[in-house]
Amino acid sequence: MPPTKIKKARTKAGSAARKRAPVAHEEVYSRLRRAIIEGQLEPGRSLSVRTLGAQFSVSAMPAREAIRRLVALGALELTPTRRITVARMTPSKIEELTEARVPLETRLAVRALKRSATNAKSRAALIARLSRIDARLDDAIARGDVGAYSKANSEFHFALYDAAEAPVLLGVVEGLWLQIGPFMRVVVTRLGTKKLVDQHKEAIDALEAGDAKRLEKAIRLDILEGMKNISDASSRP
Amino acid sequence: MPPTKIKKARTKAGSAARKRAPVAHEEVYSRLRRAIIEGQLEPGRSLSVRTLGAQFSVSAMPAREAIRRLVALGALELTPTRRITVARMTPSKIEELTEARVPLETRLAVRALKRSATNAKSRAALIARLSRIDARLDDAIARGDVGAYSKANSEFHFALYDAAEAPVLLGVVEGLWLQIGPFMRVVVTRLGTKKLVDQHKEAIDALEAGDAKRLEKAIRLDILEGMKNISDASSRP
DNA sequence: GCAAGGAGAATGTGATCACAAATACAGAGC
DNA sequence: GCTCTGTATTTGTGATCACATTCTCCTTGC
Repeated sequence: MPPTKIKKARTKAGSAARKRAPVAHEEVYSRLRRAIIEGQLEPGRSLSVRTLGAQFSVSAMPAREAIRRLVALGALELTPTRRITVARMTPSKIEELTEARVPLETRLAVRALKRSATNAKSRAALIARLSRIDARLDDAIARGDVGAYSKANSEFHFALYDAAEAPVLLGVVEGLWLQIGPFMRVVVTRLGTKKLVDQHKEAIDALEAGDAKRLEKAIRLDILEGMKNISDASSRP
Repeated sequence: MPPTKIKKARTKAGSAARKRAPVAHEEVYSRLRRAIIEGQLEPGRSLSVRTLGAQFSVSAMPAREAIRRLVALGALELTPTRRITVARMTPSKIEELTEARVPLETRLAVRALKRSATNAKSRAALIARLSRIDARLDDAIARGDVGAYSKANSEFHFALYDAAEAPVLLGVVEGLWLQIGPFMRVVVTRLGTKKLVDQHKEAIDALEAGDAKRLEKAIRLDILEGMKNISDASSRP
């Protein structure tokens, strides 16, 4: 075995279980991002770098960087006077987001199905995970727990999309959810969870049957109904 | 990236024609972003906040913010040791980006067609603009000018997509191009412009005829061929 | 009662400094 | 030749300060 290989791997000091140091601005970002996707921040709400930093016990710098990332992704907006607010929804934005979500998320779902089709074990694990999340979702609906519903709903979708093992597509879709998140919460708060129909069981069944067409349709209908709810709730003051 | 100066706006803004004050980090961002989309930065190239700031005659702060935005959009990457590099391409990324580009960009194109169908004047203006860009593109191919080709190609697509008046979809697609840009340049540099076939005339014809199906097909083929070129060029060292 | 105005607080932005980690580089040793 | 090692430089990150602008709120004047 000729040892003429590694040319610059010597700076890799103690590499066993190397745990990279947590970086403040990433921590702020991921927490804030999750809060937005799960609908914990209402549209139009204002943020400030100093206040956000104080909430995480850091200076303004990490907050600035986290906010900058979320502005780049369309989750936060800058007013004409450069104030930072949670993005507001408009009818045309709803329409565009729907038009983007349907093709991208159905593709992710079908990719997940095909991925799991080759491995019975991982498929069973995926179905079990989705069923578990869906049970929590049903429970949240029954209890009328708005926050738990939003959380479980996003977890269901991304548990499915994660299985697609398509990081680029997943990143794009996460960007879409970042723009939708704040309104999911508004919707279920206004409509109440009682009127929500759980479309996810059909998706699980289709996944179990390995039926890509059925899965695609289930996801499409879930998206269309969800976005329609947002549209209805937005048009009514 | 050629070094450029940014006018420092610390002085009192002019009272007449009172626009928003130019902000350094946005200037850095937009120029860097354009450079990436047009393929002026090679994949794997490293950047640093201080160097980038120096190129624009500003401190590290605006450079940090611009870089942060581009990292969020997937155009730049952080190495495990937090160095900043232009994103590299992989076969799976090519596949995913293609799968995202086709549905999104064809939708933007069809939207542009339908928008312009209601206004003969704006439609003529759009066609004229596209033809003008396409002429520059042909010229670049004939001259073998790689940089001009990349520039004209991106301008053609975004001139069309701008006409769709769909800012959310446009933003998503811009994010995809940010991830592709560095490779467009590599591709045409390797293959040479001689082998490039101009697929845009069919799109212009379809737009002129108001034929959405034809336009959709032309855009789809253009995307598929372009991404195939990237794939071929990437697989060959 | 209410609009106008002004003082004070808050905010985004940019620059600068400090610090730990990573990298680059030169030289020693084999 | 090569690898190892110690040192100097570079780099990302975080904190802090300065400054112009914007926002908030209370007083003033009618």
